[in-house]
Amino acid sequence: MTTLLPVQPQGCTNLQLRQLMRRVAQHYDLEVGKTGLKGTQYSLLSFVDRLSPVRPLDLAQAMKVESSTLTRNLKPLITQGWISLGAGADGRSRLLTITPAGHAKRMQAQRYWKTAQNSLNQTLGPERVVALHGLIQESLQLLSRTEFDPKPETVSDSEAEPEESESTHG
Amino acid sequence: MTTLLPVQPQGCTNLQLRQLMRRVAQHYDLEVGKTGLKGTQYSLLSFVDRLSPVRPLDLAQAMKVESSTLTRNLKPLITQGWISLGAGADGRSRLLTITPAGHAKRMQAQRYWKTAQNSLNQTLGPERVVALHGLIQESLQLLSRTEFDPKPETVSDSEAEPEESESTHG
DNA sequence: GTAATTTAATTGTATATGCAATTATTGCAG
DNA sequence: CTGCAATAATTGCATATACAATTAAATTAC
Repeated sequence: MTTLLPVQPQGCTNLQLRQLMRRVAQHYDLEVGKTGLKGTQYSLLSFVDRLSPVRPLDLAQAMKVESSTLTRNLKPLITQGWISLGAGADGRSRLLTITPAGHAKRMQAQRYWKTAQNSLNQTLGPERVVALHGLIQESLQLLSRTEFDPKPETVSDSEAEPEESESTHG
Repeated sequence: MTTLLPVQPQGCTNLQLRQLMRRVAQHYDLEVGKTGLKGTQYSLLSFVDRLSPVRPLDLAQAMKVESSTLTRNLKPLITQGWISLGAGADGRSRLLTITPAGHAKRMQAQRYWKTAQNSLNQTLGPERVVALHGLIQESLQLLSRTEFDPKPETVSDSEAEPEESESTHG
């Protein structure tokens, strides 16, 4: 049941989210960093691994980042030879493909990611993490229907999560 | 009451937090940006306004960012003349002080911040925002007692929130 | 069929962020 | 005192992020 009393949020959601994000990023980097990848790079590599071959634009939409951000974030991973940037169906578009080395790297990093996720679950409590994930996803949905977002269309999250045993994603 | 069934978080907390953070940042920037400040800069200016005069180290701890990050984030605000960096009690340390122009700027920006916060509350629903804030704060507390953090000591959050009518903070 | 429009990616510019190393200073030990 | 350890801030380096402008290619309009 929900309260009927009017509730007023205290504080700035932007600030609070950033603070937690920084901490959590450090937590993941501590583990995933052992593979030479940042947590963010692991996410990116995972998305490419899952969607490969994929156009940058589609990848950007799936990850909910700007194309320009994606272009730059891809650079170190391409340099390392984990992702290859090739010609697309079209003279304009490109195709991103995971390389064998990239796939291997992702699998290696996945173990560390899992360790980080498990220890986070332990520290915060699984129920809290589940609740947090739930709120985040709901919030993303609600925000997608307003400003920005060209067309949310119920979010085709289907292709972006499953695979592997348990949503190891990025 | 809480469930007794074992729950397993799905997905990556790091990724999800980042996705929401990006969206939310854009939401705030849309309003606060009208004053020429980024949402992050508004937060920083608010902290300095509230704690001024303050040593960089203390400010960094209050904001939960690295000193090196703070040094750089301060730069544009100092350049604009909203914050001044002066000598501290010690030859090593400095003192950050809000300037009259900075205080005025903060008050101006606060109105836009409030608009952004209100519309976020509207979009997500106040209960959801309250719940999100609650989870974030709990998570920050729990994480502070592990890795990193030299000494959390029950978090002296007292000085970092009140002031103004309703926690307009940064 | 060329010109205007749209689409895809990238680049320019600026901020946000952290770790490691460096620079200054201060404090302390002998 | 002198030299070493601790403290405060900054700088070097690298990534993350976005908006606006640019480049390039394909589509559409006429």
